[in-house]
Amino acid sequence: MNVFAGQGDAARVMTLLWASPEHDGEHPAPGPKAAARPGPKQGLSVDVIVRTAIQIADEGGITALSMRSVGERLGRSSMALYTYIPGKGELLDLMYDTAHAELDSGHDPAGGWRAAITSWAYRLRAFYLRHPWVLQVSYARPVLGPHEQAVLETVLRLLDEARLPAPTLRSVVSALFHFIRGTAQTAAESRQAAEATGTTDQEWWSGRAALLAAVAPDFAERFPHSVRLSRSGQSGDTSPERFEMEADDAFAEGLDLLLDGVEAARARAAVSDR
Amino acid sequence: MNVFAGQGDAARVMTLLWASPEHDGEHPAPGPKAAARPGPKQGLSVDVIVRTAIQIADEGGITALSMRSVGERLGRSSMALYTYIPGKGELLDLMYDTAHAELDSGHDPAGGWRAAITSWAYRLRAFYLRHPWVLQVSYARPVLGPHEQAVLETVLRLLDEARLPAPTLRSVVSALFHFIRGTAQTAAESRQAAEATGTTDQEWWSGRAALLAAVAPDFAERFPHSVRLSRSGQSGDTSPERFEMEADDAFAEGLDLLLDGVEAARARAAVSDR
DNA sequence: GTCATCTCCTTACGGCATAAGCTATTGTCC
DNA sequence: GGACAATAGCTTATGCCGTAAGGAGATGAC
Repeated sequence: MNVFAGQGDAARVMTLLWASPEHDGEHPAPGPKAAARPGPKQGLSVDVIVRTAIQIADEGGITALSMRSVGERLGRSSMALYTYIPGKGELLDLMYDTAHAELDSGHDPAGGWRAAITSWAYRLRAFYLRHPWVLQVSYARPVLGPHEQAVLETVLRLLDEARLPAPTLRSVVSALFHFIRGTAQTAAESRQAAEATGTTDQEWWSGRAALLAAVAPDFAERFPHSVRLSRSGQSGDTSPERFEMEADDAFAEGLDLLLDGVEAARARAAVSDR
Repeated sequence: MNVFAGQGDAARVMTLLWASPEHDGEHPAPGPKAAARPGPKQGLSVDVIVRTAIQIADEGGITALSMRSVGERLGRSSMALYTYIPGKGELLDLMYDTAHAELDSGHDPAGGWRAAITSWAYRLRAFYLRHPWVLQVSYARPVLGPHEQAVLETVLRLLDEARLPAPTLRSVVSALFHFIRGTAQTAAESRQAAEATGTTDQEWWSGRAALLAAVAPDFAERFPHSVRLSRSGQSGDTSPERFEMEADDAFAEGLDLLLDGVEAARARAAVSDR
């Protein structure tokens, strides 16, 4: 399965993505000649196909998503979908942008750009955790649908107040996205692995540690810094929830780190302005 | 294809990974009873299989990697590999750690932790660009082989001088990896897309822009900040949303941003120490 | 020489995306 | 009403994938 989208029929996908939503449920892409056509009525629509596909991917991950599985849930064969959508790559493109619509209704909290960005980052992270498959769709050469564009627009609007020079702004946005995507992906994979294997992170890590001790008795000498860091874990709390909490803390602290860096860049820019 | 490793026979993979290299080429996993055995001599070894697989993945991406393709390049059937390796998941685990051996010979530059980490980050990024498939192997629940462990040990050693509190250290390491992996992945996908489709980023983006203009004439009103940012690009480069394209600059600046954040955290820790 | 053991092969199964061609339904026009 | 063209969704087939099953031939120990 090719994980990278954006390879399909760009024009068709873009038209579908940016078409005004009132067309939903009628003829899918009427185009210039939107006359009534002979032949049987369409039983499906691009919209329900995309929503069904998102549901499947949410529930079972991107590996559970296949043309067959989507068709099956809609009571059709896989080939029926090809009437509406050129192929699976295009379906992924459409799913990607459609999912991002969840982030449209963002109300900005008061309290300056830093509070706003922090809150936005948490919302984006929660979104990725709700739809982890989004992270498997290529980030280079994005689909450029309206909802993904809206996400970018939002972060730019929130950062406007920070008054960063354009190149710095670009770097900040890029660093923010990479950080949020990365942490979310790790957290999501951790959950998926737990679900798939039936072992909690905690069990898995302690099993791994036992194996390591058996197979590499000289571990402590070879990797002193690693050992010291792992020994400095907090107390005897070995509950499964601790791992999630640690991931959450690491996210909060990492985000602060990054935003501290942004403040530093702001200060530098202000100085060179003078 | 399941992209997540670490699902295979953990004990066997760990043994293979941590076994001393002098066993290479002889009986692959002698175990307790390493007696001479009847039957034909082994024509392959775990090591050559893993190296061949890495070669294939380097050349054609992870989609080109299949048991069949590896066997073929070695003049065998796909099933012959199963004598040496339990399955594809385990092969990915072995590839992952083996590739990381390239990072073993790291000489630290003088100039303090910040220079050292910067240089390390560039080397890690270059490594990911040489082996982009590494980024498709799960980062949660890592394989825990010696070479990946060595990478972690290196960054911890380089950061030792910064004297960060343990939780902060964890966050810094995590943020660094996510940032480097994210930027590298974007850059790698960009290259792959260019190679696969035969269009440069520049061509692709300008094509996209034309499509956008046709399909969303109200773009500028809906996304003023995006438009302003893309207009502030240097000179004649007219592509929209191109922070991905200037990946190198964004990497350097993003890294600086992050390390500024680390400095801030250091300052905070020093103050609370007093 | 016998036999157990081992490597590597062929074959097969169920999955995937999707190309090709078929059937049946529908709207339009006579 | 009937003919016809256009269309939706079907079945079938192709060529991939990972890997289970079982067989053929080679080899060392006895």
